[in-house]
Amino acid sequence: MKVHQLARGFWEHEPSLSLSCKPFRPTSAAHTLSSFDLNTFIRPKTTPTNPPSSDHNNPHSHQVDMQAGGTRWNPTQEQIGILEMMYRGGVRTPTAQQIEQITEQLGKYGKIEGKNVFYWFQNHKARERQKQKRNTLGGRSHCPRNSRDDDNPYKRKCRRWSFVCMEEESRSPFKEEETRTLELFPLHPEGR
Amino acid sequence: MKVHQLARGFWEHEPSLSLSCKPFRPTSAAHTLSSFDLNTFIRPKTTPTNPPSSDHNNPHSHQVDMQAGGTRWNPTQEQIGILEMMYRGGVRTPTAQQIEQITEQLGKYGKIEGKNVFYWFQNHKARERQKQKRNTLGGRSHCPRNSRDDDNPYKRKCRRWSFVCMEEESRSPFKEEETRTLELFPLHPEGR
DNA sequence: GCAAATTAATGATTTATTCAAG
DNA sequence: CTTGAATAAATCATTAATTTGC
Repeated sequence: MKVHQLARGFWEHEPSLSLSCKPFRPTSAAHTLSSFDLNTFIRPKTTPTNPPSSDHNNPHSHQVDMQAGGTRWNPTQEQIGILEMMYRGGVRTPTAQQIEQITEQLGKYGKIEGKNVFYWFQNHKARERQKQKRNTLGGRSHCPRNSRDDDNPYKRKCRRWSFVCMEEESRSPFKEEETRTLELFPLHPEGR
Repeated sequence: MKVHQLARGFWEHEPSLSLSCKPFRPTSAAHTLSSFDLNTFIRPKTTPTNPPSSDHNNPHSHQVDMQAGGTRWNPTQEQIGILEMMYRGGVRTPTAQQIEQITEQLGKYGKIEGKNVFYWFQNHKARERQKQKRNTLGGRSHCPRNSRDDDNPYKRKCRRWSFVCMEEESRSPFKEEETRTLELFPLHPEGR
């Protein structure tokens, strides 16, 4: 049984750390800076917004079919259908706004978050690409690098971003390891 | 001259689209699904929460030193100092929560957003790695793939995510192609 | 038939590349 | 040239299919 605890043990060994004030640029020296209490961040602080035991069976009752403890998004047929349709329609990297809207709509057919939509497009795009590449190599026929692809690899432009909405643990209610300082990843020992 | 208009011309040719109901899994058949009004998304609808012209010069006045039109984040010495310190402290991929907190703190020394913090760590990590690789190849000395690196490449686990906070165009104000049907996402005209 | 064991899909993250502002 | 920003590729990790032994 691995202990593998907290792979991100940042600053654990960094008692007080005081920044060693270097001569900063005079431009925006409005704040003293001085010591900058790093401990402010560090402290695990028991996740204020999420008391350890309060979600075991919270029936948010949206769509049954989705577990409360929340593992990963499990799209419904409706959702997939719509997403694929959008993909075929040309959507590849939806904007933040679009993601918001799409998420809202798809929410009607099952629990879903913005990130799921975002990831779905990322993955689908990538996997379609792989698939096509394989076909190109093996079959040779079919549009040999057709002009249009609507993907426009290098057209970088629309900014996107999101707001972190983490979710902490609450995975396996069993195996309460005492002092489980955040036992990250309980994962399957059998690997894959 | 490419027309490249709205690479995202989804469903424009999809009048009513009815999803071709396949026999869905009986588990989550709570909603009728039926037609699913796609137009709901598409419609630009003038972004209810964001009237087109109301923010041209909103002086959010935080830290001077940062232009309003805003291009990209320009970290102050203090911010960099702190970030580097944290990096040296072992931080590599801060959690959402951490990012929030870090951002808040760094905000004292200059305008900054969560994504900046996120990107900074991503880039710094990557570039430190490159640098080290170069050194390894050329110099050969210095810890040849030392055991610890605190990075822990394969330890995936802590979820992170954010909420999209887009910002659009305003890059090349020229070349206004007429008939730009549906320039989706009207978002902040001033770009960012 | 059915549940454990495998395998196939695919959701979620991280890393590598690339673009472009300054 | 440096480095913030963004995307694509590579990977990890779960969940559903599918197979297998009883």
